[in-house]
Amino acid sequence: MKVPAKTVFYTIERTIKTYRKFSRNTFLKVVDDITVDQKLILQYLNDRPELSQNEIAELVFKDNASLTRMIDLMVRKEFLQRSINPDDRRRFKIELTAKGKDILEKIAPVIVENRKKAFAGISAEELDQLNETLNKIIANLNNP
Amino acid sequence: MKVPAKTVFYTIERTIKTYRKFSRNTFLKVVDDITVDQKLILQYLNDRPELSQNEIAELVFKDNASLTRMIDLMVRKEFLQRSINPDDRRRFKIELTAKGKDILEKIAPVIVENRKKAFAGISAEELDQLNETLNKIIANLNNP
DNA sequence: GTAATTTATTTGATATATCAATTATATTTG
DNA sequence: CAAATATAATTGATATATCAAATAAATTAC
Repeated sequence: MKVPAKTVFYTIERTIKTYRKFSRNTFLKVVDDITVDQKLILQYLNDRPELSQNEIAELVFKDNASLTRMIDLMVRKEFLQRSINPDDRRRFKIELTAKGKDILEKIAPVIVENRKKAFAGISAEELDQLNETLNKIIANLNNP
Repeated sequence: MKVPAKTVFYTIERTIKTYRKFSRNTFLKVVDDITVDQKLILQYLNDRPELSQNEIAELVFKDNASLTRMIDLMVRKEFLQRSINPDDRRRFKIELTAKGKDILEKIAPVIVENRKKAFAGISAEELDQLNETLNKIIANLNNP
């Protein structure tokens, strides 16, 4: 079936929105009061505690200003704690609290299930192809 | 900073963010003070003037509350005008102003160029395949 | 070593996202 | 028809998005 070019971005947008909504709902079954992006930030910080807010912002495709406010909130909710980094006093040391780690542990199996469900009946080759086509589009757009 | 190879959803998210940023920049070269979503809303209303705010919200993947505020703003900016719909006084009749139509006309060729650039070197078959895989994912996630 | 520049983060202003509650009008039901 | 229910849109509260400007600390240049 031939699809007009206009629908491709619509489909991409719809896919990501559908997955985000689905993820959020499944997360809320095992922990309360968490968003998809907060979970992502917890994961990145857990894997790479040295990350700065700027670096996290880039990883989750957000603005530095947004990150400041999100981290603020996550500290208020006691998912994270911030402390002075003596090596570079401009940036903070941000660490997961026990509560933050607990959230990740509870969500981990949910993520596995979600991906399994999302990709049911889709071969690894097909997913590679998807990834490849998307990367071509990204490269095209970034190409001056 | 180098981004680690992540899941397919990471790539999908990156694609849509890249396209949105690219689109916004190109739009701003021909009209000032417009967002990608505002352009989409103008387009939908131009093509199907009978649409309700709820219906538009669904088309652009947004909440009714967001649409109310976006339409408010677009009326303030004189892209749109709202009037009572005598057939159903709950909903409004929303029409493009001359300014709104002018924006669409100026942006139309930009959209064509943007798609050409985004899909350069990607065959119709490859795009169809992309669309198909994404639709499988959406169907999987919506499957109870 | 001080001035100039760069980097990391924050803040302010305005718009958008999301959920719950509210208002107004339409439709359905008994 | 009146009461109950449904639909369309709005509002309030809080969080996030985005840009520009401001702070503060670190680095570079002279």
